Amino acid sequence: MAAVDLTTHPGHLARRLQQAHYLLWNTMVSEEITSPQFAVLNALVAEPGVDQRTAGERVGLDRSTIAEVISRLGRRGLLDKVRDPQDGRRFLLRPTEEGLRVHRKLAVRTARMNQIFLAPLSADEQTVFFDLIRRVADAAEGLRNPAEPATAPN
Amino acid sequence: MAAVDLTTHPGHLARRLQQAHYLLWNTMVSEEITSPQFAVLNALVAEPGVDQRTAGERVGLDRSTIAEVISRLGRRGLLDKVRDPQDGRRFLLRPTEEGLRVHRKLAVRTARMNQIFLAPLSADEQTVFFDLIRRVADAAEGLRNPAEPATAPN
DNA sequence: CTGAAATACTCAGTGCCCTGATTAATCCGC
DNA sequence: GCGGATTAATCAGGGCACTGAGTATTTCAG
Repeated sequence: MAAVDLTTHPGHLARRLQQAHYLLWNTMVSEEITSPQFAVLNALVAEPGVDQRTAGERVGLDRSTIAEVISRLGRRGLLDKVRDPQDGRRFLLRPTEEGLRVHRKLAVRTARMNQIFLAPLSADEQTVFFDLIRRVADAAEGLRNPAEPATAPN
Repeated sequence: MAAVDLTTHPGHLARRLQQAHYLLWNTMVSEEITSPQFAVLNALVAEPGVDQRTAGERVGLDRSTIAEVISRLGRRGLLDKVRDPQDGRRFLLRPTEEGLRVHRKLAVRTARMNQIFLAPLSADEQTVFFDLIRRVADAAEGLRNPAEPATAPN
């Protein structure tokens, strides 16, 4: 009977939270475009012409995953992908007209969905909710990125 | 410039939180056994002899995912899977000796990891953190399970 | 200018997560 | 008892997420 109480495990809670969000997104926002796809599209709307790696960095996706997401957005005709004439390693990405249209439509629906999702919390609690999650996520991401250890070698 | 600020989107934050957790788990707990696998093993330690569907319900995994996770735990020799003699549709699951040993070892490491993960928050904030996430996740899960609409048909 | 290092992207492999369709077994009304 | 509904598990298929290895291009030291 050495079992552990998972409701006090942040990782388990994070997974459940994400699954719950996934389901709600599917019913309230889109069955075609996923939340990560929208995030990437949103990054391209904010910064048209970025390369793949940067786009991934903006939304927190690694090199492999961002490649897949971009390939799907490309197949749907939501973005253009052209070689950077200045640097033949890069692809420059920007939303198509259709991509902009889809982004606008989904932005509205996403806002509605977030309201429903966060309805159990008061306005103050929502602020705290964002703050706490952001702090934990930022700190954990920082653990993997030594963030330029300036001088001290050891 | 109609781009949206994703740092106020709970779904996006939930994904980043989960990714951060995944990385930390990999470095601090195990590269072999994943967090969902540990969750299932933990459920079997708590309730030896449950069937697959129930185990999935306990940890929040759907029928397809729980089948994959159980198959992996089986391959590693961490659980036994036998037909229920009472009901030939079910498989009864219980941890092996090795499964119990692995569970004990990982439970310790997981506790250590959770401390690191939550270190950016004070003790009070950690309590709030759990409470808020749990409330949002529970509510969203409730939206999909009409939870036995007793009498009212409409 | 040339070869080594760094960088952007791709590919192969593993695992998580969902839906819809299918199969096998049990349950239940008659 | 028998046939239809329900239930447990599987299978096929799509998408997200990571690592390690490989390719092409650019950069930079000498």
